[in-house]
Amino acid sequence: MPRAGLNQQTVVREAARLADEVGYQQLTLAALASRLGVALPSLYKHIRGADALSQKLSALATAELATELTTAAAGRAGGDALRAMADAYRSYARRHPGRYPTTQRVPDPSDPEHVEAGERAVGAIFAVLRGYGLTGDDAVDATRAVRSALHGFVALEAAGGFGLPREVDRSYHQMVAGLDVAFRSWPARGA
Amino acid sequence: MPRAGLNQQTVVREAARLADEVGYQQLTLAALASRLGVALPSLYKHIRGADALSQKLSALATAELATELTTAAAGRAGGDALRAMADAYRSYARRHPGRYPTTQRVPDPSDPEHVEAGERAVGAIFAVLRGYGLTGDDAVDATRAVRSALHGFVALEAAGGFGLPREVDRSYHQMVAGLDVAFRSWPARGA
DNA sequence: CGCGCCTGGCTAGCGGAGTTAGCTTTTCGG
DNA sequence: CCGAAAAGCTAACTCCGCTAGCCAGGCGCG
Repeated sequence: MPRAGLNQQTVVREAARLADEVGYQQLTLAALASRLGVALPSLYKHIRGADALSQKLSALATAELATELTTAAAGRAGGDALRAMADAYRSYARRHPGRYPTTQRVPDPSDPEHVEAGERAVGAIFAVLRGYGLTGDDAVDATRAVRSALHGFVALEAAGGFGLPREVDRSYHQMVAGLDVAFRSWPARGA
Repeated sequence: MPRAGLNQQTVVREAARLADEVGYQQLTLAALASRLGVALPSLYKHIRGADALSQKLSALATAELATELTTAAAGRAGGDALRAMADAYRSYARRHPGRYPTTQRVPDPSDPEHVEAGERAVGAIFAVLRGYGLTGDDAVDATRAVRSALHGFVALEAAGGFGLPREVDRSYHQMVAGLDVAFRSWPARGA
């Protein structure tokens, strides 16, 4: 019989697509193998196991997210940049419900691409905050606030934690506007 | 042989303790049964299965959290209440790392205690926001912002998503201060 | 006081997930 | 054209959740 011609790239990419379709929790090596037209143990020729797949998925998704955040913020500053980046963040999470959760995994130090992707993602946020004049410890705090707010919102939304679906966009924009006003007066409190 | 004398209460409570010790992901019916000195299938006399256990755990944890949030906010107003509530929130998540994740599960409509617990929890936030003069749609948006920020922060912290552990307290307080600032000017933008 | 029955234990056994071992066959380089 | 590395396979094991069905403890009622 002919070979399937897989490699780690194709396996991870297909896993990402599958995860988006069926949900991250339902992503299983068995389903992935059958999707790739291959017996389950064959996957082990390309990936060390389920946890390694999850890590590679994280590297992929983090890189994609970092790129979209960077693109969204490019050519904008201040509140404009913050809003564009926040919209890009939520958009990614909604378009890729299976990959998104993996972006919260802490980058594997032994995977340079993963580490780089993580740095690019927080770097994108950091850059936007420089537009508010935030640097050093203040910027670290503010970055954490941005990540917390955006991730928290997106996670609650995905979990169905909000009642009325109609008003969710509005709530998100209000929250981002809240971040904007908070950042305008950030150093005043921090000092 | 003597009976173990279990009931749903004791099973769920022990599950909560076990989850806090080993982590929610590692909470397994097998481990719970062995902890209770009982064979695994015996648990089914008290709980319908793993998902039902998770739901009951959610009801328990949500009720506990709601109580602690309400207590923290009692007798305070405005920024004081917000800070106290935020501290209580994070404190609960840290003291109960296994139960906390279950509080994000949407309450089961067929479990009145679960529903009531969920309402009490958002009610506690809602009440604090009334101290900022926020009501109606503005309060809904603001409640979502609070939940997003607090949950997001706590989730990132639990995942080890922050680099330096030393500064995390400071970042949290800054974020909560940011929420305070945002809520002071909330209606101005929302109208 | 005793007896019956509900209830809460048990053992056995299934299917699904991940993993490992070890075999076969394709395919490509020399 | 041949040999070896790589990529597929089957078989088999463990652990988990779950179901079925059996047995015994102990309370309620006659």
